[in-house]
Amino acid sequence: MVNVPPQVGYVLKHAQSLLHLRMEEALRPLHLTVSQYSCLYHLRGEPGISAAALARGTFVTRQSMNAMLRQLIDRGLVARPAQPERGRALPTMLTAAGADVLEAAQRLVVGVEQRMLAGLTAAETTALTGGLASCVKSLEE
Amino acid sequence: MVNVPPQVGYVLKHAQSLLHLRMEEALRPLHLTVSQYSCLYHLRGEPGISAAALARGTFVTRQSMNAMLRQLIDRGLVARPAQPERGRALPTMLTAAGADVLEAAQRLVVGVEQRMLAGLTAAETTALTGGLASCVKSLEE
DNA sequence: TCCTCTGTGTCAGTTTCCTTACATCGCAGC
DNA sequence: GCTGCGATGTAAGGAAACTGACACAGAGGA
Repeated sequence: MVNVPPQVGYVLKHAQSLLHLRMEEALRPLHLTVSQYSCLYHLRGEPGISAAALARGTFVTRQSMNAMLRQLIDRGLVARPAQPERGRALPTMLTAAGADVLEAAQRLVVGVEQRMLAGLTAAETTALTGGLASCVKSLEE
Repeated sequence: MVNVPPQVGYVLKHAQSLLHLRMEEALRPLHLTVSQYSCLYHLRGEPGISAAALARGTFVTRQSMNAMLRQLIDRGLVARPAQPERGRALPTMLTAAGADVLEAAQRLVVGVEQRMLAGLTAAETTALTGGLASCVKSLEE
C-alpha cells in the first residue's frame, strides 16, 4: 500500500470489504450470511415482493436469490405459495420465526455499523451517506 | 426499496456494487477483470511484492491471488522467478506489456471514477474519502 | 386477433472464491 | 543447536455466485 494514491474507488472497496467481513463475523452465531440477512431485511420492508425484485434490491441475480430463498424456506424463515395468484411472480414473505431471527440479526448489524461510524460526527455521517447516494445516482443511467 | 431507512451500510454496498459493475464493463474490452486490474495496480506501486502481500491489498485470499497470477503470467503481463532468492516469497513484478495494459486500463477506470463523482464538489469528494477512511480505521482493530 | 416486449421462474453448466490442510523457510528465544 | 512461531506457497474440496438458455404470463400496439 506504499506509493498508492488514495483513490476513492479503492477506499470504497476497502470499507465495503471490511464491513462485509465484520457483518459476517457478527451474524455467524445466527447461522446467517450477509446476503441472507439482506434478503430478510428487504422482505420485511416489502412483504409479498417477488424473488426477482428482491434480487435487484440485494445486488444478486434472480438465480442466486431463488437458491437462497429455497434455503430460507427450508429453515422456516420465509414462506412462498406454491402457485402464483396472478402472473408468474410468487409473493414471498417472512414467517414469524423469520421476523424473530431478523430482529436479532439487526441488533448485531446495527452494532457493527455503529462501530464503523464511531469516528465520525452526526454531520459527517450524513455527509458520507449523501456522498455515497450521489455516487449511486451518477453511476446508474 | 420502500419503507427502508437509508442505512449507511446499504448505500455503501450499493455504491460499491455499482462501481464494480461499471468498472467491469469498462475493462471488458481489455479482457481484464476488476480484480486483475487491482492486482496490476498494486504491483506497479510495490514491485517485487509477494503474492500473499498482494492478496491482502486486493482483499482476496492467497490462493485466489496465486490463481490470478498464473493467468496473468500466462498472458505475459506479470513475471515471477521460479525460485525464491531468499525465504519462500516469490517477488512478483510487472512486465513491459503489463505496464502498457495497466496504463490503458487506468484511463478507463479514472473515467468511471470521474463519472461516479460528477455530482460532488472537490470538497465533498475529500469529505467522502475521509469519511470512508475513518470507517476503515474503525473496523480494523 | 395476433404479435412483440417485458418481467418472472427455473434448469444446466461454468467460473470464481473460500475453507481446510500441509510443507517449507526465516527468525527469535531457550 | 534446537524448537516454537509466523509468513509464504500450494493443493484439494466445496460453497456461492454468475452466464446462457428456455418457458410462461401479462400488457400493449398493429
